[in-house]
Amino acid sequence: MTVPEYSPRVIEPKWQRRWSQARAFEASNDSDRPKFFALVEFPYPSGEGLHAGHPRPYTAMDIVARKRRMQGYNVLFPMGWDAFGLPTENYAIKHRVHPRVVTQRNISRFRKQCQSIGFSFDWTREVDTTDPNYYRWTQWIFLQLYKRGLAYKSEMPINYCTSCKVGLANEEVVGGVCERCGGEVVRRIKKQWMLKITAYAQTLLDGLDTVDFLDKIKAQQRNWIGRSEGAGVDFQLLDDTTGEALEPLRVFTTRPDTLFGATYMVVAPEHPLIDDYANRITNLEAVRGYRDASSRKSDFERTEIAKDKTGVPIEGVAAVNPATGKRIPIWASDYVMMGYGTGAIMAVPAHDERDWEFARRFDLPIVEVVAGGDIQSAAYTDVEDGELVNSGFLDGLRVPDAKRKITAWLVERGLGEPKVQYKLRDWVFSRQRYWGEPIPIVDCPRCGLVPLPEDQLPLLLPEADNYLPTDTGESPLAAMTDWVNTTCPCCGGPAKRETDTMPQWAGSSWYFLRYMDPHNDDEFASKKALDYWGMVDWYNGGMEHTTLHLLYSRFWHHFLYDIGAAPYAEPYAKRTSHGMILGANGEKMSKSRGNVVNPDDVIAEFGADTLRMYEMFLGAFDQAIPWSTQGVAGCRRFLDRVWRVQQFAVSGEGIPEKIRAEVHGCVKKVTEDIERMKFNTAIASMMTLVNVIYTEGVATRGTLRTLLALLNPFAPHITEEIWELQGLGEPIYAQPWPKWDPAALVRDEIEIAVQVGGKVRGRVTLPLSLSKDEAERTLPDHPEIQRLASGRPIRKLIYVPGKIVNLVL
RNA sequence: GCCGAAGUGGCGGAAUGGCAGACGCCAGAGACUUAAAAUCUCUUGUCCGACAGGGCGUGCGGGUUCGAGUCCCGCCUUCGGCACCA
Repeated sequence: MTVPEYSPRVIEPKWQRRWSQARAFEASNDSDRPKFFALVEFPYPSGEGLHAGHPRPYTAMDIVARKRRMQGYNVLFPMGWDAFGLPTENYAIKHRVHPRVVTQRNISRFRKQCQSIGFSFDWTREVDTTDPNYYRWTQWIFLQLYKRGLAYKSEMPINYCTSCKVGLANEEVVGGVCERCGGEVVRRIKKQWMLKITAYAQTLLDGLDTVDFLDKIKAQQRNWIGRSEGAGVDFQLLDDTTGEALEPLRVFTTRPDTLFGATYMVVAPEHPLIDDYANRITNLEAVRGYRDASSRKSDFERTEIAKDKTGVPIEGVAAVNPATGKRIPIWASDYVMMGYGTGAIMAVPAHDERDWEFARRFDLPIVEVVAGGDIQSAAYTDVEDGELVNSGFLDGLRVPDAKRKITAWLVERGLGEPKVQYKLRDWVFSRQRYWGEPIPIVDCPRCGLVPLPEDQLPLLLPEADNYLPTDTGESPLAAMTDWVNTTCPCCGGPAKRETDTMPQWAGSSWYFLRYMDPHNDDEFASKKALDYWGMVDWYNGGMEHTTLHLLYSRFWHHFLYDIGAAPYAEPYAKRTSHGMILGANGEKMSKSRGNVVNPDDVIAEFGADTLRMYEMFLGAFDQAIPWSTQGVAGCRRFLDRVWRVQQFAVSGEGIPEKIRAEVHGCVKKVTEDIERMKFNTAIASMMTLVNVIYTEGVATRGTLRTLLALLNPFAPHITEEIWELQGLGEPIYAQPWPKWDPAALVRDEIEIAVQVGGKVRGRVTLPLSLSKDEAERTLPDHPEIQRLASGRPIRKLIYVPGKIVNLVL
């Protein structure tokens, strides 16, 4: 039979229209079928449009979603736009367009591109974080956090990007520079909105045990939360001149067992103790000078020169080691950070590398309290099971026992207690920028900070002519006095609005919930919708969001659960992640490197199905892979071959006996590989099947049905078109997923490799029913085995049924 | 330094402890064609060999096993994350 030409340019738009007209991929909030919520990270609609990296995770989850629909699920597979953010604002400033206009334009382009790739998103549920009907609920959640004390304003040193002119969360500072622009980051003291994510540190840690995330994702989150167990210990302070007792100084230590070895203390340069005891510190100028010098260092400088310890003694105030009763000095040094623990430490130079270096540098005493090391040449830190010495009542104990005993001893005397410490810090939640959600708080001179009543939401961003960032570090909103000046919702008097906006992470912290009920004007989502959709069944996204978006959104969701607004504590049942697509030169795709691949060009030249196939075929899904144009051509070639399978079409619903095992094996492989995200081997198996069909030169309708159904989630347009051309019935999206028959995979006889001493030397054909015992009894007489043994005695014969024969001679 | 991932042909990559290199790319040969492209068929880890066959081969060194790319111990390299976290 002659086959018409394969023309993606024609058939792809055709099927995209059909799906849309048939509402083939719209999810129902009311269905008897089991539900399945598949989620991909919604993109930031940048001015550049989609690049080749975007379709990788989208195609992967599209495959899963399409397969689930065929398996009979009511699938929710939505898409939206995380559209607030700096690049849009910067672009708008540069080109003098309103960010809203830029955003709309970018979204249109992204939507069109996504549609041209044939993703089966439910477009009736599209969300846009910059839409007031959306950010109204972002603001609402913020108010709930505020009302429960989890949003607070605090004057604290923040990371400030000198180039973006904006404060950053710890998570946004990478290697001491701004994650976004690479600009220098310095510390600035500023009043900031903070979210108390630390209150959820343990919850977020425990929650990980209940979900199916890749181990490396769990590990990275655990690391970031950074739980460590130890003790809080109070050290009595004294006026070193008069001997007068002062307030005790609290430290956190993971090694309370080494208390007898604490020969001095160190506080962070910013520690309040310096100002509190200003009149007792006899070298105040030197101490303050040191503090000022370290505050001028950027984070980058601090880490660059990390190893050279600096510091200054705080004279006039001393501490008492509670175990030895000895008076010990207090130093200030920037190797101790204000942001972790209490900003003060007890230094045990014998058993901590940093303390050891510092003690060496400033000639402070080093006292060994755990035996086994050579503390003259290095700190002895490898002490899992060491024995305590020079430690009074702890002498002779092993480290774990000593920890228990000293902690109990401290508790008894009211000098300390067991303590768990986390590295996780509270989330800096304000940005001094225009293009973000306004924070719905009013500052009243009489009533203080007053939350906006919920019925006044959304608090709209004001229209503005000028939204340039200011050099003073104030938000551009601060200059819009008509908007800023308002009345207090509490007393009705004059008051000012909060002028900072929320970070980009706000809108993305709950967007998946909005998909469940996107047009609801009364709630962020109805209880019914939340109950019906429940947890996201499968969420795929980038590793780079593990400690940002993924952690933040888990935090918000736990909070919503705690206030009864969400039915489950954890939002995502399963989380996987994809590798990046690199440029052909193996480097990250970027405009500046000139190695960006635009999916539009690939679609124009090869078609969307080829793009999808290639992105899935190029390698292991979780690994970074460079783009290869030749590889793309190979995938197009495969689809051409699939198209021409039509030339072998013959009637008959059955599958020919000769290729039956092959077909069923392929069904099994593809079905299982999609679940394991082994898309490349699933495709390889379909390629093999097509090769077999070519060799046989026969494709019954039954064979064709199976092949097209399996391939449909990967290459939906071409498969639908062939299906229609061959008159195979209702479109594939409405067809059931193929099943394999295990019986078809079983053969009577099997060819088995024979090893001699572990090396393959020959092969024998054996009945599959042959048992291990029987084989090991009878095989030594087999002529082929005899030949391979070539007269030498067979000491042992191992038969693994269906796998291998191994001779030991 | 700590945590995580990886190291296999010319290339991208396959392989529940059981025939290493599936599938694809590149390259080569043949068929078709006046010719080329496209297509179809075949070859293609490496060394020796005309073939049969054999030697060597999964970053390095050991080990466990009848059998190791896969498991264990010790290293090296690359990539990602964290990093003076007490």
